[in-house]
Amino acid sequence: MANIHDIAKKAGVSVTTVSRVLNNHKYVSEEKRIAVQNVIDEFNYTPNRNAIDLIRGETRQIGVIIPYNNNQAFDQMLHGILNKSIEHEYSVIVLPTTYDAKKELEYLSMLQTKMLDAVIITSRSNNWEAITPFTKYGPIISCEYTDFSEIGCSYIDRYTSYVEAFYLLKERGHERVAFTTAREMESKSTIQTFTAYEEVFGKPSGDYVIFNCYSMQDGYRAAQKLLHIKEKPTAIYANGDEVAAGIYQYAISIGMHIPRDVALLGQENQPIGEALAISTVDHQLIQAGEQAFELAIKKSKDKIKIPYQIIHRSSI
Amino acid sequence: MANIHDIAKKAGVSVTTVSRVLNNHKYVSEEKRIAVQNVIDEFNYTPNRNAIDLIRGETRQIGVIIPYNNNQAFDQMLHGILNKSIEHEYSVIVLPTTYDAKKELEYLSMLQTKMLDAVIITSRSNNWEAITPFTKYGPIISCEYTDFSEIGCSYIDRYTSYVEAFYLLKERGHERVAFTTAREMESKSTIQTFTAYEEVFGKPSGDYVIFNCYSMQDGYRAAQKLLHIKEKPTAIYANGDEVAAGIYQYAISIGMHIPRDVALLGQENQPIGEALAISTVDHQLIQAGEQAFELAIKKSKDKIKIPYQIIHRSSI
DNA sequence: ATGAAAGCGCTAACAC
DNA sequence: GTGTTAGCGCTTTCAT
Repeated sequence: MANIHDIAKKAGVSVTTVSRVLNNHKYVSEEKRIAVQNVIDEFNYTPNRNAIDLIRGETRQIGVIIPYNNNQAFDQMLHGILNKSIEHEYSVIVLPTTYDAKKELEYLSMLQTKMLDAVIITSRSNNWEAITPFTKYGPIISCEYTDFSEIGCSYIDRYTSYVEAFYLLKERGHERVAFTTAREMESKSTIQTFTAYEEVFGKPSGDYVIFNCYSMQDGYRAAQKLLHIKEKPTAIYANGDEVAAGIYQYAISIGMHIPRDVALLGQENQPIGEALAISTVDHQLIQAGEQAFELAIKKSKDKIKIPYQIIHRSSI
Repeated sequence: MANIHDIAKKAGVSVTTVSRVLNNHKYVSEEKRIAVQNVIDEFNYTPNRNAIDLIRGETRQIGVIIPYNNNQAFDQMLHGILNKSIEHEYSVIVLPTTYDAKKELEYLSMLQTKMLDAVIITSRSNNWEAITPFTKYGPIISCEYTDFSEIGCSYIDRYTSYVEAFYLLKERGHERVAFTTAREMESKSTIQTFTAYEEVFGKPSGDYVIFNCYSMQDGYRAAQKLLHIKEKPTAIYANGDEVAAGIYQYAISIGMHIPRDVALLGQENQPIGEALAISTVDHQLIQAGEQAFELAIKKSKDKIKIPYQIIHRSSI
């Protein structure tokens, strides 16, 4: 494996000159620049990233903590992050936790070992008290709002959006409204959904809430329960369009009509929702991911709220 | 940020001694070992990975080239890879290509820059001629069989499994058999499916083949076409259980019975297939991923065939 | 058992 | 414009 010295020797110049052409510095004669470039091409030489990272004290690698790498919502954020990482010539390391708090801490310590320049947390397993100490070693950006001043946030105002969604359903004349969530009460957004529901409709009846919904098939199973209650809900607020699609499919399969027999409101404006004309509240997760990345490389601790918008289609 | 010198000074020993306790070398007196460890704990010190990687000439990072990070089949391989990476204390970098050949080449060059110790290709976009030159810089393992001797393989014997699957359907009395695939004819496994089909049934009629099926909704759409042909197929071989589930759902929704009206055979033994009792051919992708990882760290160029198995349930 | 010193491959003052 | 040289933070001979 050739190194910069080999190139310098072969080209008859100093390592500095090689370094200069590598980094497009000025003050290199055209003549030498060409000579060096020729040797580089001949040897098919590429500088060693480790050496560069060591001297620069950065790796241009940023880590993204994600619970699952097969969830549409997280994929959208990741997508936004990848957009920006390409633009800024960073590479991103996906750090899947499956909500394992210990693993999350291990990932965070990659900041300390200088493997990562920053980490973005799309959804966390530890409490903030356990996370913030790591900000000593590099920026930590959250996709959820937190008051901790060490943490930059690119967040969705979920509570407000949930309240608006439930009000929308109420305005449309719905009294018996069910909803689905991803995680259970350990999750902030589940709690926010509950609180928003209470604000609009009062305490939800237990059988109007279905937890652990991530995919289309989870939605299908949720509908199998919800649509066979004697006091059937007249509307369902799903925690994603994929889940909503599963509900849709089951409702259709038992001969129900949407929205006549049951209204359906999804989230995140995912492709399948568009295909089935399901109304949805778009939290603009791609944009949230992009913003999170910008905060990360700027080492910013700003709290940026990403606006949501409701997309009206024919399911409510 | 403290470095090894700071620790050495504070503990009143040489950097060598610190390095020794860090790496659990023998020949360190218990006394000094404790002294050093105390300072390490006090400073919450962690060695800088870049420096270690530079000197060792390795990063203990292996890259996994994957077309999409939201596809069940690739997720299974990734899962297997992650299993082993944790066990061997490597970290894995997910490199999503969306089948962009240029991007794939960029990822491969991370071997050359020493960012990666090895790369595993779950599905490739470039031809092997373009890929093999990179083996100069580090091991490349493929999850698809190839004759190129520079490439280690942990592969599925897809052709044999496809032939067996189609024969199974034929034995059950099916003459009109349709199938779905992921990519089109640019993909080896699509070609293998065609060839296997031909061996058993002869050339497939054009409307019995549906390309670009990845998800449940793709299966749903495939069924919308397949089940409305005048000469309807009596059996469908789906390229995954998720796709099969979509077909299942549509068939049910138009009042068909499985397997009476249409038989269904899936692939990969995914959870949803189990839930719907869909027979499946399990290519044991998790095991394939585990094996690929082992080959990668052993720098082995072996060609290992992963056995498949057919799981009989009630859909055929 | 312990430490001094020579690198790993590169960048960036600094001098010329 | 170009080269010399001192590190970046660590591991590892080689002495002692």
